[in-house]
Amino acid sequence: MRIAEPTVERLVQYGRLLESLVAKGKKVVSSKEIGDMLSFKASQVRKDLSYFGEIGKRGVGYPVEQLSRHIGQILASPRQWSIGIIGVGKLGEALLGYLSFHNEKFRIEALFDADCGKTGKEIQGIPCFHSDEMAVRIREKAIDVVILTVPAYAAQTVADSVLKVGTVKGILNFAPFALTVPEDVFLISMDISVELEKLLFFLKHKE
Amino acid sequence: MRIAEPTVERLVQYGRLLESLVAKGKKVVSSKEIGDMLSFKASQVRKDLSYFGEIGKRGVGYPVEQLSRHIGQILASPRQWSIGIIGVGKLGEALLGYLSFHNEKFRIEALFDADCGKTGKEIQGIPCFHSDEMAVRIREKAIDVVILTVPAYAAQTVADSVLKVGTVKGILNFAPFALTVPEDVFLISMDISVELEKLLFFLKHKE
DNA sequence: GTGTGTGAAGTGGTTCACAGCG
DNA sequence: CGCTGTGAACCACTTCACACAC
Repeated sequence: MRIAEPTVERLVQYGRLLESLVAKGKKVVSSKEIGDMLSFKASQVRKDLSYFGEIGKRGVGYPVEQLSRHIGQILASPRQWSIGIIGVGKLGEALLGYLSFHNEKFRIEALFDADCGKTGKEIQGIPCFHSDEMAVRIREKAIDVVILTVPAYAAQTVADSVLKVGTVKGILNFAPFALTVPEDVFLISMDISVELEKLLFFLKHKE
Repeated sequence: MRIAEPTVERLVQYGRLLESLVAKGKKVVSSKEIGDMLSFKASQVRKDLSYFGEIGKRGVGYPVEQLSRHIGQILASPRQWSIGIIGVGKLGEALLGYLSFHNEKFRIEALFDADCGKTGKEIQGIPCFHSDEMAVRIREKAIDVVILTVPAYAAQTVADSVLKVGTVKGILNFAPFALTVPEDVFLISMDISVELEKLLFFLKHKE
């Protein structure tokens, strides 16, 4: 069955919330409670959860632990994904710190930078290679996903050469540039300046 | 006229693209060219641009410089917004570096952190205050927007106390937590772990 | 002929409303 | 009686298709 992007986004949040409810020892939760905590409509929550079978008990709610396990399975990976971060500026390092905790779903396998001052050593335990070695190392480490934290002017060139290797199937792009990628590559762009401009635009229109 | 969020998002990108086309000296551009460069359909581009009056010339395309100015006006701010960053970890500092360039639309006015090792001095030229002073300083500097880069467990508490001051009308949240805010506050959440999980989910479903 | 502007049609996602089950 | 599960109605955004201007 096909499952829509907004649904997956919410599913990840349900998963996170349910884990915290398990930790708190809550036994049962209703769609309304979940909705209130995550700012979704109760009907939305029910629809989302019903896509994956009937877990709730009518007149009662959803058993917290069982639902948490269930969502965990839906989001589970078939194997541990291999991730590379390209661009070890402040943002790249921040993301590395943020993602380097132990996680069964993925592992940061390599860092890349064009600055020789950063290459050749390990940063937070992850080897940092020079961009010249990118193709070789990406193939060697079978990188599945790259996180792009390079300047805007370099983003498209870097993306193109990364994708030429053929192992990379997804890109998380932080560069403020609208990348063009083949349609079989999954691209998510997180553009801070676009989001900020959006926010300022709506602020203006409310004043 | 009410203008939808996805439209604003594209508008910001048109603006950025048009600026680069002006710099390149391009005189005229068609909706198809814009669409190809940003991965939108040409019809989408035309519809978006037509919301704000007829700028294009039929049979020719859009005059680059004029369109760029026009979009600049649509996105222009009535005044310079005042922004605070709460949480001066790696991510907070990365964002500061990223946004501290001169910009007429906004200015980073204050940083806040709970760690006394960071407070009391200036970081990249911006004063860093202790969280205890938050309410006072936010009011004093008339902060319009806060960027939240605090740990998940602190996010809701911090957001609540920030909003109590009354000057803040928008939040850009980077904490991996689903914030609850009054509906007159504009909230944009950029949750890296959610985006990464989404990407991994769709990767799994393609394999 | 070429490319815009736009009403109409289409698509995808959300919300409603209620049947159905515990 | 309460809360889930779900088809139907609704809504928002996108795409089409074509008249119109250059």
